[in-house]
Amino acid sequence: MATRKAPRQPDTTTPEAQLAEAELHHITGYQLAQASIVTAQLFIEQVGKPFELRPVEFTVLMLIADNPGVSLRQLSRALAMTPPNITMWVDKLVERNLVTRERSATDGRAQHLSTTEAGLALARQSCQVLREAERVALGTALSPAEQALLIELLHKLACCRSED
Amino acid sequence: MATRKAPRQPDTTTPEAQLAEAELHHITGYQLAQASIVTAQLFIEQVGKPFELRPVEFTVLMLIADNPGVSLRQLSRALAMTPPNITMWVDKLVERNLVTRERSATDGRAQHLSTTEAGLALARQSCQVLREAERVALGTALSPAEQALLIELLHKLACCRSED
DNA sequence: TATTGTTATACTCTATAACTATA
DNA sequence: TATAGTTATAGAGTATAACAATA
Repeated sequence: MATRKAPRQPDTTTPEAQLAEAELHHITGYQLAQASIVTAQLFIEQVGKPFELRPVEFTVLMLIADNPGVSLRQLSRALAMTPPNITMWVDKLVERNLVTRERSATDGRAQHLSTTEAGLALARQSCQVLREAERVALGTALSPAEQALLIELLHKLACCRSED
Repeated sequence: MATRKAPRQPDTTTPEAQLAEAELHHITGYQLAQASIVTAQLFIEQVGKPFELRPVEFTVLMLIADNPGVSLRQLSRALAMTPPNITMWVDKLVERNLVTRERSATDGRAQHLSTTEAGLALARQSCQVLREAERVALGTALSPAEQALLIELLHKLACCRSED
């Protein structure tokens, strides 16, 4: 009977070094950073190196693909990055003929960004590869339902963002 | 009847700019990055500025506090950082008299790190402040149960890490 | 006057290579 | 030979300030 409810000993140690996390275990920002080590490594190997895309480049390309005509300012806000940095990343995508700039007809200051055919193809393929790679790698620790739940919890958390 | 099960339209747009995430929505690495914007901002305001601690400094200080005698190599592995960087961060903590270095008695190469009284006090206080700040801020979007669940899912994901 | 976007520049953080000392 | 830690240096990524053009 006593073994039915095994005295669960939750693992609260760091990956690799098995250091005690204690109070740190309950800090969401810390756990986000630890989890990001896994996904960042996965991205570099499966998408970054093969497709020559940096994480930000991938995200910017995806957002442009899914939001044709989006402006630099909108990307800046969506990713909480400064305008000069967005300009730099978009520049790199334009130079590779993955994205096109177009002046707005209604507002001479703004620009409309769109993917080229090559850019759209790269977005679709790299995203598919990454999603499949995450499904497999994360599957060793999280069930499909847990993976989906994690996504939704992270999205809810992300929407807490305060304006600037 | 048709209104009972309202056709749920899950929000799959980015914070702030409300851009469509589409496929990107299901990329865990992307959602981790978006969620980190919230916690990073929270950290800077509540701990970073008041206690003059960078995110890595805070984490290193906490791990030393919870693991007296830990080595630089262990910290390096736990945080997936290179030895030179860990050395630099520990240097800063030692210079502020928050951490002490001590040569290992059994292995002349290794060092044992410990917090000073001031270091331990700072670790305890900053962690308490941060945990409370996260509880309140995240509480606008996540229930206490969801916050706890998120921590555990992130920890499981973090433990997927491949050995270098 | 406010907003969009760019240029120039400095700062933060991290990675690599070479080295010392010890096992 | 392998490991723990350091030093020096280069690179990636980001932020700030100043500016041009348009609303």
